[in-house]
Amino acid sequence: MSDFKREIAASLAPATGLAVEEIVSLIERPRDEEHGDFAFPCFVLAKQRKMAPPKIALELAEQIEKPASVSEVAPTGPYLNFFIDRSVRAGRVLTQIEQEAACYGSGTEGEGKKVAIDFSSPNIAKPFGIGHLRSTVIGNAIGKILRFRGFETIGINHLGDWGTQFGMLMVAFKRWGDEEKIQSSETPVLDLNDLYVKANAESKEDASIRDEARAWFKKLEDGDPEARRLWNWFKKLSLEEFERIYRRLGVTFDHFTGESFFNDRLDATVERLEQAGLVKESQGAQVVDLEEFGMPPCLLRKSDAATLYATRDLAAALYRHEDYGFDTCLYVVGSPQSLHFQQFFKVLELLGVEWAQSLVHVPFGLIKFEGVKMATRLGNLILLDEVLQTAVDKVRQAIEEKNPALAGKDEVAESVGIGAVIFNDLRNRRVKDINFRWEDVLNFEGETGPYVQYTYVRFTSILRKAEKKPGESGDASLLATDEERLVLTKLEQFPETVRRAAAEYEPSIVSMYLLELAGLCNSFLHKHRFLSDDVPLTQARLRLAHAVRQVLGNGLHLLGMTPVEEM
RNA sequence: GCGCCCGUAGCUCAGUCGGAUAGAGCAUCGGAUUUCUAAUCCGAGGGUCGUUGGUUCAAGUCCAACCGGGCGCGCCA
Repeated sequence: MSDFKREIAASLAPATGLAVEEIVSLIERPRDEEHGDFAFPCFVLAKQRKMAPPKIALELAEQIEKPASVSEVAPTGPYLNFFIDRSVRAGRVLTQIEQEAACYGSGTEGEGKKVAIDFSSPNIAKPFGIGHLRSTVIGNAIGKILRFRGFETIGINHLGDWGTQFGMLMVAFKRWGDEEKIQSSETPVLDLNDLYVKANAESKEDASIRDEARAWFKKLEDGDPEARRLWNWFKKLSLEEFERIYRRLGVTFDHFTGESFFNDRLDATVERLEQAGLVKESQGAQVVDLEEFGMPPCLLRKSDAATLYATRDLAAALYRHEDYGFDTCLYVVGSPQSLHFQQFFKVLELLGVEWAQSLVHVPFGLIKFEGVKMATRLGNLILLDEVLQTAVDKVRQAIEEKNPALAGKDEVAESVGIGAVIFNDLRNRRVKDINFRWEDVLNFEGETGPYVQYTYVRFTSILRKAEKKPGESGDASLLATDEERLVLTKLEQFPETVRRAAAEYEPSIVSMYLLELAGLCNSFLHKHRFLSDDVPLTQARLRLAHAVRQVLGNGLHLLGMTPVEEM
């Protein structure tokens, strides 16, 4: 694509008197395909020549020598439009996809660079809600996209496995819990959560609960055997459930270093900050003052000397840099926490670590339910399990209606259903808040995961039914209809699309691309046939079908979805 | 009050580096299936791009102010 641009620029240089580089930067891709593949806007020359842009376009069209790859040069209003020779272009895209196959769309800009990605990070002893899905799914997709562009990634699950809430849970368990019942429960984490919610509610009436909770947490910190045992047990129950969900979503991590992992590094971290002269006392707490940067202070120790969230994140960042040696560390965490990240990044900068600039908060909007923030204690938490299962069941039902003879219905329903939920979360730019609505998640028509999967299935089906395999014998110049040109142009844009998604840590760029490609393909599918008596045309179109299937598949994989062959 | 984010069709959202007639999906209405999967496709209606001003040959896009919404702002994470 850039070669075409350069050729055009070279042909324009003599007539315009502009440098090739300058012309390259001026040339744009028309929004409307009808206008051509590239356009040179003539406005810039208007002043200098004292001439109306449309007239300049006409003159330039007369003057320039048409590059070999260009089939037509057309002045349209103030633009000089260039049409690239279709067969040259089509042949090149198809050949590239055939050669690169599963690697088509990959890149090398990340080679030799290591990116740590902190994502998912649910809290122990709390159910995995739909809110945690965002970090999980976005972080997972970003990891896949970055790896595709050559980066080495380190996936880190920074589990919320420490803090005073465990004291609260222990009080609740000691007062009302039944160990055997929870052990044999189908949903032990929900049972634990119920206890936690109950303790929270009762503590409003009964202040002794909070005191007891603090005491239990203190015991835990001091290594009391019973407190330790309970904590380990809670953690084990939670991890078993999380693992099951991660397996279902196809998400993996390189490290499960939760907050507790950093317990024995906290004192050293605070000490290091003290030695740097950054720590001061304020209202009984130890803080790093950030007033001159327009931020509230960063709290390191409470007045009872206990450490806080920021202390752990500081310790974790120092540890990760030392142990993993990352070039960039991403925190895929909701946008409400952006101030926290600004503060803790700033503290590292003040500490003088040269890599402070390589920490990046990748924020995303929160999920609301009926306009209200979801929270366990508000009782409006929607369980991820429930969402996944409802989606899978609905897909299963659709299969029974539309394709009852399908083999492996359960596996297909699982892939398509889970994919629907994942895609729904990755469809819009991540900073957007999401108002959770069942009707959105369970809609399988239009801009949805199943729509993309369905398109993939249709092309798979065509290739399956083709008697001759596509090979590379088809003549790309036969792909001459408008619909084919649109699809080919879209296919050509895939690598650039993935590059952008990686650069912006924005999976939705890939999802939107897939929707556009699928839309163009379905239109084509409706208007033209792939398999016909016209053997050369069929051969050419099979190459196209093969390419489309490849790109749709590559894109779905990048989002963490599993393409199915039939549905 | 201060900071960050957002404001585009009834709803959910795209809109690249400022560029040609602002685009999709959902919903509504009307159509399309002898033919490769109709979870599809085609068409119609639906717009003061929050408001005002500025920069520019050109503003949904950049700048400023204002209006509206969300989130955050010291001992939770």
